[in-house]
Amino acid sequence: MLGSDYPAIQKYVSKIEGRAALPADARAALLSLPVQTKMIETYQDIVREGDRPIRSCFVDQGLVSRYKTLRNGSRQIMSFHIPGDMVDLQSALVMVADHGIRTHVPTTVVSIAHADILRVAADHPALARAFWFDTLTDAAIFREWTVNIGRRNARQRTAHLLLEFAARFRAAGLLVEDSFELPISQADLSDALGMTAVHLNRTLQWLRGERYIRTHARTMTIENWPEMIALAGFDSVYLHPEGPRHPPPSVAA
Amino acid sequence: MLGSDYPAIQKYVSKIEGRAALPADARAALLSLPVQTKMIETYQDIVREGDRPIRSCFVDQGLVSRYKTLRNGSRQIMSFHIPGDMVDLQSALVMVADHGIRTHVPTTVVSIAHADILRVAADHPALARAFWFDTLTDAAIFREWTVNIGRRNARQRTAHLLLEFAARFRAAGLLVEDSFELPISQADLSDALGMTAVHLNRTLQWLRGERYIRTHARTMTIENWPEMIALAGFDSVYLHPEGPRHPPPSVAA
DNA sequence: CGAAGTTTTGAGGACCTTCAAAAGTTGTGG
DNA sequence: CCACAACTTTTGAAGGTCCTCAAAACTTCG
Repeated sequence: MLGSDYPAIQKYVSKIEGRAALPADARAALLSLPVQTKMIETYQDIVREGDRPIRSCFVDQGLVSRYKTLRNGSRQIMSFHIPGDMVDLQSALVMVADHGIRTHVPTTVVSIAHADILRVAADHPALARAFWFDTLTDAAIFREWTVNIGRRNARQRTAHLLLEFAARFRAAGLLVEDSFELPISQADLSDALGMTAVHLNRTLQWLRGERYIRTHARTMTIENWPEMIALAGFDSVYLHPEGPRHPPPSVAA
Repeated sequence: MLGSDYPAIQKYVSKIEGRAALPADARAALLSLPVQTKMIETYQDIVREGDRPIRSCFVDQGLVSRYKTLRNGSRQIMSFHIPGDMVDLQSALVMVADHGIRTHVPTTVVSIAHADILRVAADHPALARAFWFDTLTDAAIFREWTVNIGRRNARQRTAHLLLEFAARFRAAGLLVEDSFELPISQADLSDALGMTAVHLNRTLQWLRGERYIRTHARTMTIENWPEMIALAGFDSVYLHPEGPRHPPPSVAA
């Protein structure tokens, strides 16, 4: 078991350490946490609104989203998570899930018990800090989505989301020559963008027609980066690509 | 100085302890942090996008918002902060501000140096946890705003924001008999709701006409809670009124 | 009391939605 | 390897929500 799980959590450690090195004991503590690996089919819920989960999960392979469903049946997707992302680290501190999490393709999820997360966070300030930073980056993306949906029209909004994907896939090493696999149906993308699938379809056609993007099956290619960035008003600072401010404090002292 | 500042930071400690008691040394460490108190006029920026602030701020009196301004001049307000709220605790971990913060009324702000925040967080797991929870609550509100703007129409959306205010003012002890002071112009409210001031004005008139709300000067009164809640599809769980899951771990061990 | 800001009103039009159905794609089993 | 079912994308047409622009009425405050 450990033999097959080790690489998964190592991927998350690498992501954290890409921002700031961890003290050896903190890294060891994180890597030694027991994990569960699970394969989940397409369009299955991992967490349902109202659940009281006791584990946080990490995407090893695949793609998941967080969403809420309204009374009238309409859905809003609030975030997407690609391989290497912790999906709901924060749930470690919360009683009851205020949203659902589900897969969009067959997905491998690695989960860690909340109790373990809280324990290593309490024992290792550098990990507490890394978890805090993770939640903060999450929050920054939510803020940008609010701006995107609130103040940009369909074309700008769609371009902005695609550029966010491109930036995140690039950071995860999954962007190949301006292209990335985006296994999300137009209906789901429209639920993320706060518009209808019909209008998203027409918007994508426009983006293709103007040579901003090219699509083939589920491969998305950015054809014209400068124009696309200008159209969307995209600025990647909100993704915090440079990591947190300082090396951990107190440790240095 | 300390004499006049002490009550301000005490207010934040009380808020944290309303969720879960702090160990005595953690409380003492937080209360002993040096703070600066500042009075700021209406519509003044506290932080501008692109700034590299070195202090986090707390609202003692007044009201502030966080916002982004787009290329074309339109603005999206991403959050409001009322007395007792930490506005940008998270900025302690971030290099450069990706959004502005400004006042809506004359406001008293208490600030704490980032270095101090990071130090007490590293030294006291219970504080690291409290700060993490604060950021997480923030994120939950951003998520709800995304849903609100993305999938609710103008009437539902406006009702939802007003109910959020009501819930938060109530938690802060600032709700008096279904009424609260909301010193925000319609232009600013519309920037938070992702709509135009003209349309918000008509929406408010409709809410008044249907007896959902009553307004007098800048006092907002909820006239019909059940109908309002039903209209908005409001559920306060996302505000995490019950605080974090457990008492701090490890401390008990 | 006058100036500046805020709220309200009106009219026309754009963006996006709704509903419905056709065309295209993917996966499965005979 | 083709046929068929299920899903996804695309198209069309009509209509509603919300926006834009502009000006008037009302409030607030020095």
